[in-house]
Amino acid sequence: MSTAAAGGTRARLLDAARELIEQDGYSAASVLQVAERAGVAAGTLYRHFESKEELFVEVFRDVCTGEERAMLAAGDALQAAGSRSAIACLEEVLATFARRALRNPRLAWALLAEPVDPLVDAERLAYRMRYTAYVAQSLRRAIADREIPGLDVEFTAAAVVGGCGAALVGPLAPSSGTPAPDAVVASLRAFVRRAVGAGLGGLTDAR
Amino acid sequence: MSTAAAGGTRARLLDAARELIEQDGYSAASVLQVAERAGVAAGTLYRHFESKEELFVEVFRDVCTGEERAMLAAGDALQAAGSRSAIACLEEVLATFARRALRNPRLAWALLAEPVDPLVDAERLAYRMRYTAYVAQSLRRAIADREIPGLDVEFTAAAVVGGCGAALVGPLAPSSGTPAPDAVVASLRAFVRRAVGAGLGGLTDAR
DNA sequence: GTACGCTGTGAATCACGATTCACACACCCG
DNA sequence: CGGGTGTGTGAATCGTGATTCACAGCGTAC
Repeated sequence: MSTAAAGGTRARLLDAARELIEQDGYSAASVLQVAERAGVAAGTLYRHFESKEELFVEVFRDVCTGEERAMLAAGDALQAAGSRSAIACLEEVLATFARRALRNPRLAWALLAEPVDPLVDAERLAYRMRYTAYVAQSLRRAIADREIPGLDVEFTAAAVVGGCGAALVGPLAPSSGTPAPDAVVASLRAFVRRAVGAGLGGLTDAR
Repeated sequence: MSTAAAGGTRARLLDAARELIEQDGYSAASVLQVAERAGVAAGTLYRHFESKEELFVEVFRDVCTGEERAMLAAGDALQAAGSRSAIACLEEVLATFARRALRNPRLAWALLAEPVDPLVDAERLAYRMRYTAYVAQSLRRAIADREIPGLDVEFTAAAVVGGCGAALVGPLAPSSGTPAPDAVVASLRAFVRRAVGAGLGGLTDAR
């Protein structure tokens, strides 16, 4: 398994798949299209992946992992900058999520809401659960620190994640006319604060 | 077009389609299955509907219209009972949405999140937009009445609708062990209040 | 009674994209 | 140099459901 030569084509296929999704969504990313864009024949794809689904599972995994890293990094950066507030941190993480989603709407839509094949859907669900778990953890910390009142952590986490996703792809699906990313991010921050029950006092530590 | 005789079979097909969705979701509702359950041959379906998609568009429309009616009725009832609070009203509407979704999880999942064919998806989107518009309207009223602070109405409406949907189908998809409908509804009410910025004071009028 | 139109039938057909496979080509190893 | 292995090709094949259509049955109009 000489990962050198094989890796080249493999990587090219992964890139082609991601690019197709970014441009026209999952539905436009057929095996033929991916192969063509990668500059190989359809059969070649099957030298490197068990099936179309496996290829896209890997694409999703890669992209979601990257997003996760970026989000967590934003949270950590804020913490490193001296913030002790779990909610401020969470807000920063979700704002990062939003900024990145707004920068790549089509990809965000594919990642969050577009119909995809079962295995890929499972991968998406797994990541959504990770995000939700992270939010839940933040909420628990915030409650312990008396930043926010007690609440149903699991429900709220799911609702916040779902709400942010829906509010971001909503403005995307109808492809409304460039609703000013900064304004959207600001609205999302405000929504998150309210949804988790953070009074204005919560800001003190954050900014 | 003798709607009498034709209506019988037509209605039977619509019922069969809905029942199949309720039992096993949209993916299990093939033309053959629907026809069999309705007690007719596959070809008969095409005597009454242009295509599979048209059939299911009608199913979705019927069900969603029914849900909408039930929700609005709950809101109106509260208002008729003397409540003057737009938020209490909205809360009641969404709680009704939740109660009904929890009673018929599979259907709710199909309506909210399951992959469906494009035309059906468009119908789903249209209804989601109606619900969102209703929420937005309620928020505007509440803001005008000083029930809640000013906020990005469009964003918040989308986020609340999306959040409620996600939090409800989340507990359903993995078919978690009966998480006590009443508790879920209570959590949802609390979430909605917080998300729209309704302080505890908002309750005064409601209950 | 017969012509006509509406329903119903279900096996055959079609569409469409994923998947396979017999056939190269290139490179390395002995 | 003769195998052997990894990689690439792309036309043919497959699978899955939706859709069609030639052939009834049946009621109504005339």
